[in-house]
Amino acid sequence: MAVSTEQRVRRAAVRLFATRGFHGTGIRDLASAAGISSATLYHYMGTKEDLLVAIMRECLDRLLRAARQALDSFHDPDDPNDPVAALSALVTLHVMAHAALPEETRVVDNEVGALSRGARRHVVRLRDEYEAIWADTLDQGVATGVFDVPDPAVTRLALLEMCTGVARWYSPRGPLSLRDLGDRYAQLALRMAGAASPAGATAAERAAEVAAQVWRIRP
Amino acid sequence: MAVSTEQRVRRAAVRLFATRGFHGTGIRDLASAAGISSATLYHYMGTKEDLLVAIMRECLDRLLRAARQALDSFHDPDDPNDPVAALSALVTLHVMAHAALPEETRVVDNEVGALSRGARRHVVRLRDEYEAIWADTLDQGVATGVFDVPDPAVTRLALLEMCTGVARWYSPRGPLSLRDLGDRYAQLALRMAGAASPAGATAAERAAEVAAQVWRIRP
Amino acid sequence: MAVSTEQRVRRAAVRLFATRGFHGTGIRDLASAAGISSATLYHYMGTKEDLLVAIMRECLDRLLRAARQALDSFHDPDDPNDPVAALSALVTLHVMAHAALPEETRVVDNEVGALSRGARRHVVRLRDEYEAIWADTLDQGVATGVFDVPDPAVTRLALLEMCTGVARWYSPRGPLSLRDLGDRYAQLALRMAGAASPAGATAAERAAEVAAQVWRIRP
Amino acid sequence: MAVSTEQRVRRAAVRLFATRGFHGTGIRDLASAAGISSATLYHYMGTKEDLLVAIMRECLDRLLRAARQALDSFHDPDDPNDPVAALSALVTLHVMAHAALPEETRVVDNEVGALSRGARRHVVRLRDEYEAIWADTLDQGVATGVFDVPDPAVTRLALLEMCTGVARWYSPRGPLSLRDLGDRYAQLALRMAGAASPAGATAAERAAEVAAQVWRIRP
DNA sequence: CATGAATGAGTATTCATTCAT
DNA sequence: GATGAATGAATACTCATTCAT
Repeated sequence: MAVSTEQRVRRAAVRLFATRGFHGTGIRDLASAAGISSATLYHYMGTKEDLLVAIMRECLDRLLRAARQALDSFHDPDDPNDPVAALSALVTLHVMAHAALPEETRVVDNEVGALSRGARRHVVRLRDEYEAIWADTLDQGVATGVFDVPDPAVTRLALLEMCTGVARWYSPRGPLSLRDLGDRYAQLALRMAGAASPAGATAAERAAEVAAQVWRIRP
Repeated sequence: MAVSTEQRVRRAAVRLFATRGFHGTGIRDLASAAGISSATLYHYMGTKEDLLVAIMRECLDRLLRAARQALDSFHDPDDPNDPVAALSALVTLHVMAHAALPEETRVVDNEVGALSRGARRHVVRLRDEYEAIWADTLDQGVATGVFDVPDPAVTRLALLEMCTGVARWYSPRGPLSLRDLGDRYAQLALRMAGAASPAGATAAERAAEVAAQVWRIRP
Repeated sequence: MAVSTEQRVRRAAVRLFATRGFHGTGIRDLASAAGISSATLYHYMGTKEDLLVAIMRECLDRLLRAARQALDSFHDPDDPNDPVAALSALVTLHVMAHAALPEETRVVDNEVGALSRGARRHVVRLRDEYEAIWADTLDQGVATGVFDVPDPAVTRLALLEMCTGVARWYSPRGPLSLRDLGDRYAQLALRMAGAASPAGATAAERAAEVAAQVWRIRP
Repeated sequence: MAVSTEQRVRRAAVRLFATRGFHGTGIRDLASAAGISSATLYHYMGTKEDLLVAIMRECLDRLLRAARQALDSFHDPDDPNDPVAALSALVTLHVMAHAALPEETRVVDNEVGALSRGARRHVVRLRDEYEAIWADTLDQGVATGVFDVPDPAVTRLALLEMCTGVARWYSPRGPLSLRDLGDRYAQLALRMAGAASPAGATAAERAAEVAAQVWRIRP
């Protein structure tokens, strides 16, 4: 199956931005990694920053879409255990995405500071939207009493950083599959939230399905 | 109390490397932030990379020293609860350091990839030494049965990423003091470790004392 | 009435070369101003310089042709007042052309330096031929005593620069018609030449007719 | 007498901008013409445009200063012949400056279009101030009846273009000295203005003195 | 007839670093 | 100590031009 030049550029950019950083990656590095000349590069992108923005937006868009899609599938107002399942799903999704696409997600996490003001605003807004979903889920669990969390804000940030960190160390060559990893992290997250009952397997399964669909991850 | 030019250079470097990244910071940016000319800068440092290495080494040295010092003070082979106290101390120390010196620690976390091979080896070795302390502590707790951890490696990494992440969001202008933050995180960590009994206040207090001594943090 | 692509290219080039200069105009600017792609552009021209040369040659050719045609119509060896009519016609023609086609003429005046040696020689020869007509006219007037000119060379250059300058400021939206402008300048020129008798209206009228024919100017 | 590097840069820029145009002059051309590397160039200037602006401003500032200084010296409200002397002085000054510094003045005349909007506004304002002096002088002559000018605006523009054009052809190696040239042009200008009486030698002499002072022209 | 894709050479500007003073 | 001057190599990006389709 042939890979278009545009895709090769995108992939080279993701890899290099993730490993060397945006400012550490030269236009020539990008071009030679994509197998074209640096002049040709400009047929497939605007500026170097445009390329960065496109990578970030797609990554965040997918994360948002996945989170919304996953939570939609749990919507059952009569079930007070909902937040447990929702948190499990969010964690599973986030962790699987960060383990399966560590380069994209590291770019999003590390290079926001390299953006110009306008682009930064846009990216930060997307990120805030995403984090609001986590905050809502935590708040709902606290409100219904299924979570025991003294400081929801701190817990939310701790959870997010913990899960995001996966992109910094997970290796598909290690002993853990993406599903294993998701399960481990879901358990850790529920402990942090002080949830008495562990989530059923359903939540994680559905989350994995969403992940498979959004990122084409093989489960 | 006057600040030496060398200190001004160091501080400027920490600030700029943390906010713009190593590759995003020019030698002239450093010089003007330190209030000197770019030529004068070279009286106070070797290369730009030497400056980065020095910042990273000092930061990691301090973290190591603090961790060892804190654990030494708990050494009581007859007390099987030791690991609870030890983990509390490690988390408290790590979190306080990352909250109090977010720029230094972010440089250590984000700019390892900017180092040349030789320097990277050295820095990574220091980091591994430090993480080994966490691993030992977790293993000991599992061995003595005070921790309930299905996968110590994953838990260690989750813990470290969670605590390190503090440097990315904590603000001293927020509602939480360093001690508050340390306590919140120690509690989260013990939950993650499945520790039945919470740590006594003693561990955190001693950790805070060590932190105050090593980083001159006002508690 | 449809405009051919070739004409659109030519007009875009004239406009852009006049406003941004030859070196300030990119091939892509030309293409997009002509509504085609930069590759298609090369179906309608040789190199960028060829385009410039063609513009200049046509402009100078027309000017030469107009001047000769106008002077031919006055040829009356018995009339010592001829030079007055001839100068009036030359000035009228030159001024009308530069006012009606300021972009073409500005390109000719400003971009000679952008030509390569071979092309420059050709263009300069045309220009010299044209200026020789003015020189001859002045000399004849001096010889026959109808002009009072202490330094014919200086006067010729002053006249030419004065008339050429029209292309830098005349606007068809202003109060002056092309004929008005020609009359004003013819009068100034005769004053400069120290001509006692003003030219009759005939000279200007015939010049305007030639202009109308050569450049399709509406009088 | 040594020439500073800054002066060498300025002179190289004037020469190259005048002969090849702003867009036709590369930074490397400038550097090698100044005898330094292209990186060193940036010790002595901001951007390439800054250099252009500086050249234009100085040239226009000098022209304005000279014109004001020259007119001040004639101020005699009882003498209705004033405008004749004033116009003679303006023309002499303008012509001498354009003949003695043809490169500077051609840059001013030809490269306004290469300026960015902000800089252009500034330069155009200076030029307008200067031209207003000519307009005032003409108007005054018309009002007092010493000039016979049917259309002062056209005459002003014709005069200015005629005098400015000197920079396009005058050569110091030719037969005319700067003073000769000024005299010829002053006479042409007075004819164009329909002034009955020629200016006394005083006006030109004073103008030449001002020119000598402002531009260090040897008379 | 038209163009997307391609590129080597070039653009202006900045880089980290050195060194004479 | 401190710095202005200097630079080769790099930066991101554009150039005019070609050619297969």
